[in-house]
Amino acid sequence: MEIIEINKVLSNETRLNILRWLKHPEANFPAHKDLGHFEDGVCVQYIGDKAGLSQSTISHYLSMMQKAKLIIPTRHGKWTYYKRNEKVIKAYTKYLKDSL
Amino acid sequence: MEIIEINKVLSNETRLNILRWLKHPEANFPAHKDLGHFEDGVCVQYIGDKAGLSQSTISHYLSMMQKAKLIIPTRHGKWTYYKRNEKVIKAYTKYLKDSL
DNA sequence: CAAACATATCGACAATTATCGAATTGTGCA
DNA sequence: TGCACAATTCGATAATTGTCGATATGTTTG
Repeated sequence: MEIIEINKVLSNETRLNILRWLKHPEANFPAHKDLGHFEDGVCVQYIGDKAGLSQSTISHYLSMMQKAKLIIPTRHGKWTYYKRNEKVIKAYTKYLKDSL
Repeated sequence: MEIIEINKVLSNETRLNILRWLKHPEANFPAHKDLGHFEDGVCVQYIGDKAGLSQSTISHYLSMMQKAKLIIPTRHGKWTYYKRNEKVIKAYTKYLKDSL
């Protein structure tokens, strides 16, 4: 777990929000037209709509977050869904609490 | 407590280190020639020596950290000592754990 | 296979951060 | 009072990040 990298990722309001939104997808996003559940999180489009930034920016943010292992992508057909990586998030907050 | 601001501050290796070093000043810094204790932390010079960056950079870092309320300055004569603000650090890690 | 659509990547440029040396300010002491 | 020293602030420049539109890639379906 790269603490500096994670802190960088989380020092941007939008990215922090995305992580929070994904904590309760059903409260923050419409149900996906095809997929009827949130098992694998939310597709890029919906996240982008909610964040109000360009598609490329959101895609870029998501890939940073994925690189830091904070989220996990799953492909369903032409959509990519992203969900939180609870294990890493937990480890991160615990590590901060213990090491800081 | 400004979470984004704190995350920014802590997304730099040196600043993160400073916060950690200050957790155990006696283990990380020489005792100050005049002051015989670490009650109020460590003076800017010693921190700079340990970090190996220019004096102005360290001063700047410390002021960012102070602005984010992570550290508290105390002036003793011509020296400024910095110590951790345990209350804010604690609140920060707790907040992250709860909100993330 | 070609069109349509979701996402990712590329290339650019503006904004922010990292970092330095020089100049300034604050403090103690000869 | 004025020199010595600690720290802060200033001004500059290099490096990184934010953000976009355009282009490319992957996938479904007619």
